[in-house]
Amino acid sequence: MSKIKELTIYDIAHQLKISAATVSRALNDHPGVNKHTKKKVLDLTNKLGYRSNNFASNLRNQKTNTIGLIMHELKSQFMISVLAGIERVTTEANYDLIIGHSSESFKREAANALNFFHKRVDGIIASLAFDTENLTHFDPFIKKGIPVIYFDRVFEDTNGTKVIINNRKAGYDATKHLIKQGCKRIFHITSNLKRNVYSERMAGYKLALKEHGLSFHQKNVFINDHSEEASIDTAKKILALPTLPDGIFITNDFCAAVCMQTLKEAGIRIPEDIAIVGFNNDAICNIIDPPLTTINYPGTEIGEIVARNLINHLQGKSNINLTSTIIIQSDLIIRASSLKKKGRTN
Amino acid sequence: MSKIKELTIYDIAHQLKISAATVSRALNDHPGVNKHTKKKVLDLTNKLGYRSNNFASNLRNQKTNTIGLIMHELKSQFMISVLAGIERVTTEANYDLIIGHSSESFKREAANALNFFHKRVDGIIASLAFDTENLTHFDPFIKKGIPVIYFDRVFEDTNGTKVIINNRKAGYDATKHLIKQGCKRIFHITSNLKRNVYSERMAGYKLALKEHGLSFHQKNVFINDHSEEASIDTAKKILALPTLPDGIFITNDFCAAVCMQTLKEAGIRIPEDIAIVGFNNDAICNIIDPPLTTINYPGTEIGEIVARNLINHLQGKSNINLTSTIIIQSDLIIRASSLKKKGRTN
DNA sequence: ATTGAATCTGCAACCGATTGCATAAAATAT
DNA sequence: ATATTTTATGCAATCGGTTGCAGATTCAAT
Repeated sequence: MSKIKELTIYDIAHQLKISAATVSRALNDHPGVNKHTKKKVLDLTNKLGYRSNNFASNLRNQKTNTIGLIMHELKSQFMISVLAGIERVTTEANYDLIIGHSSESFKREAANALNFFHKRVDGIIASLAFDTENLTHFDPFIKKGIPVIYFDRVFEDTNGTKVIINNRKAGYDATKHLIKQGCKRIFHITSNLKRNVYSERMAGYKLALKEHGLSFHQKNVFINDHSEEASIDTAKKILALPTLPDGIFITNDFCAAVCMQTLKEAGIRIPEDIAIVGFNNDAICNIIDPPLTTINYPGTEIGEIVARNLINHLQGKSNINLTSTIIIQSDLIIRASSLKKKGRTN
Repeated sequence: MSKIKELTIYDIAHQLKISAATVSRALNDHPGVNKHTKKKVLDLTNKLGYRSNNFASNLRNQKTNTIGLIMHELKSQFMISVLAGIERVTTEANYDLIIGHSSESFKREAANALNFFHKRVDGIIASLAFDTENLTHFDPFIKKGIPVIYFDRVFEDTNGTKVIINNRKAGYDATKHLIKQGCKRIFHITSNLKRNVYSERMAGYKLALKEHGLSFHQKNVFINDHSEEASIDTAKKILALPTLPDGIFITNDFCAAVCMQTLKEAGIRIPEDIAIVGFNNDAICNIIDPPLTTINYPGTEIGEIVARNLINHLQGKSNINLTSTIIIQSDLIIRASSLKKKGRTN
């Protein structure tokens, strides 16, 4: 079980009676190396199972070939799809990915950022935590010219590249759909309105109401953290009201599922009494009864786009404007939980 | 946006008019350094925001402080909890984690292993993919004395440290519970029986049947990959049988939820007609109607134990026997989906 | 045959932290 | 005051790959 000596370019060089410099150049496909020499080197390294030492080359090159990913959570289908997309692109481009998990805590997000800074990642991809209120923890990266790209949970009005969906339009679509189904008293269950995703969805909700002559009431908006307990709690609060809603637009499928379950237990019929629209198109949408109408947006694609942009920037292939916003298409998926009228579907 | 020069121990040394060697020793709390000198160094490095260059030290130390994690999937609550547990422990011990995602494919698992080998991880944590049939792709690690620890999806009868639950007992408990509820014709829906988790659960299922005088029939066992489509398909196959079961033990909550939904749509009452037990205690258990009886096992704890063991081994703190098996407790959680008899609960 | 250009290859310095060995300085013992 | 031990520090080599510059070799052109 003793350490076997590592094979280095010096060993290769020695065996081929050439210099390590040439071996290095051959391995990096440097133009100034003779084809024959190159082939000899490649053949021998393959035969001997040589593996380059990242640390030596990173040390010399002053780059790590590593991307830091900070995710606000890792429970939803959506975030996992994003991760899969990012993974695919970074792996293919030969970048390492180190994943930081803020669990919706600003403190941990900042700690991750600091850690990544010390690890000298070449770039950062981040979605912000629940209680993040500024981006100063990313300043060290900006100062050093290390690119930071945000996705999903972002500050829409600050500098920086972002990849997001049009949350306002999604909120608008969801609400309009409920209105078209005949709902007149539509509630909204959402989360921290400091987060763009929630404030924008609510803006869309308000807009749809207004456009269709329905008035907005602050008391029809419920805020919770989308946990199981909080969702049950919200549903019970609604049940206790003198007048129930006839439709609810909920910004999260899991929360919607829990609410629906709680409402059903109280004898409410879905969608006849209350129509429900969720958000995310998680796998649970089809498991629950009735299946949940929701907003779908392509996680894998978002992940791929984010990663692709970052890597192109790092490789100087495209000089991404560092304050651009990329908007991804999202769609309303209509299922039984909102279908009061059979037939037409919006 | 130009590169700012990095601060090195040489800069620190120069400013304090001492040697870089002393700075290095001071930073590593080497005993042979004067307290005053140590303090001076620490003060200055803090003030200047010095950050050690991992590549230089890794190059010199021949270790990476990185652990490679290979996961067969990343969709279930369980795997994410495991990840969280591993993350917590490794972060605390100052190890980096690089995550490889095999998506149940042996090919990708082997590719990840190779990649990690080239990246020179200090240790490996792995759960095996759906179609992995041998462990030769981990041989390079073994040969070099790099520890590999398996969890959840393992080969129980080969060498190596493993952290698992007692799947046989869990399967036994689930089945026995159904029997106690009065079920006489209990089906079993499971997945690739080459995977320990499934073969063991089935062994427990068989044992419980036998112990209670029920006979085992191979045709009562259904195998699918637990995807939504496959689960619907299995449920339909069961519905097409001349005699329906009165209980089903399904080795996955999501699959159980989908089956339940499909059965319900066909007019079957759960649990009156068919009682159902799942496996994992995913969040969906409480969302669906009726809530799903299942087997719970603590993902976070498993993750922590796996990581803790690996790190202790790496740090030489405990000389883990490299072929030991650690078994974690699992519990049956009884909910309405299996409760034919009210009152007593097993 | 001579010159100029093009093509290869090697030397040696460098990236930054670590550590065995040697030496200097201080403390203790004789 | 001298010898001996202890304590603190520095020197210089090392980890392995990269690259600017110079020199060597080859080839074509005059």
